[in-house]
Amino acid sequence: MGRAPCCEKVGLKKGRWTAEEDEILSNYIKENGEGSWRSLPKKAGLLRCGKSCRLRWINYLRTDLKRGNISSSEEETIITLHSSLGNRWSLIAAHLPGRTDNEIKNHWNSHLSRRIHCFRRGAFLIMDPGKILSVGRRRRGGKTSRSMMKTAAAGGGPAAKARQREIGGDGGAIKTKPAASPPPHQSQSAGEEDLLVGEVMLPSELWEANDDIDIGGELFCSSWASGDEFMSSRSTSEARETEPTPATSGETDSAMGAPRNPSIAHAAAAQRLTGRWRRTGRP
DNA sequence: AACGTCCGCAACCGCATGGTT
DNA sequence: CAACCATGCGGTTGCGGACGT
Repeated sequence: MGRAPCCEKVGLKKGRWTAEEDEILSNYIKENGEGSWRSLPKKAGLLRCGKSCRLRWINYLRTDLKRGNISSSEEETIITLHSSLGNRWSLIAAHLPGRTDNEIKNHWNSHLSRRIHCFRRGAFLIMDPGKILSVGRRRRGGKTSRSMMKTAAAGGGPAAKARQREIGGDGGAIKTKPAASPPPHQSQSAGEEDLLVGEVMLPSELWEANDDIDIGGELFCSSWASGDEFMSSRSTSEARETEPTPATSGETDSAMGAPRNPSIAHAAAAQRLTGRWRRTGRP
């Protein structure tokens, strides 16, 4: 069956909203309430798509929105919920009053998803790159993740790009690479027991002794997910459409002999990070 | 100071779902 | 029951500011 366009696109404005448009939309909704998005622009006198109006209202104009940075406690909530809900941003947003799904999604993609997914003989480590080998401000400039991602996408097409994102490609594993002098172990060839963190090779003795790795001085996460689980979860569409396993299901993550994970929930999150959560078939 | 690059965010796009005709 | 409509949702894109060289 054909799908009718959400609105007549000819002659409609796109891009950033102006203050006047915001005012018109706000005033209209205050007087008439939400809903009827399709007809709203016409009635309100806006040259915008109804969808665009709805998004603008929900994500920006609503009066109950909380402004400002997402706090660390909110981040914790997001991480926790994401570990059990996956990318169901609207559900996560429902637990954070005043925050929108778009805001949370953006925050996740630009900050929280930068958990490094490292590969070590089939096992993946997730941690916050911002806390690894970071000194002061995050380094800017240089070929960092995003451009790398674009390069990968150009070479491997959309799938490669998607995969790059899925494995945290937007993230800053590479950003943690010291600008001037790479650590001695970076240039060496990777030993079997060494851990590749982005482009930084960590010697085995540094991480193996600890379940909770604290590379940069501040622990974020040291969760392991079996490589098998990782790969299967992202390679099958079935896996994507299955209800996320409870966090505790990660208890048996020893398939690859990976270090036992004291924080199993994050291992489950590791798998979920790699598989999109589709609404299809969800309860 | 100029330039190049990256990051964060707002907004767009396409698809799914549920309701109505 | 099929077609259509309205809305919701998640992924993706592109702009502009910030920052490093």
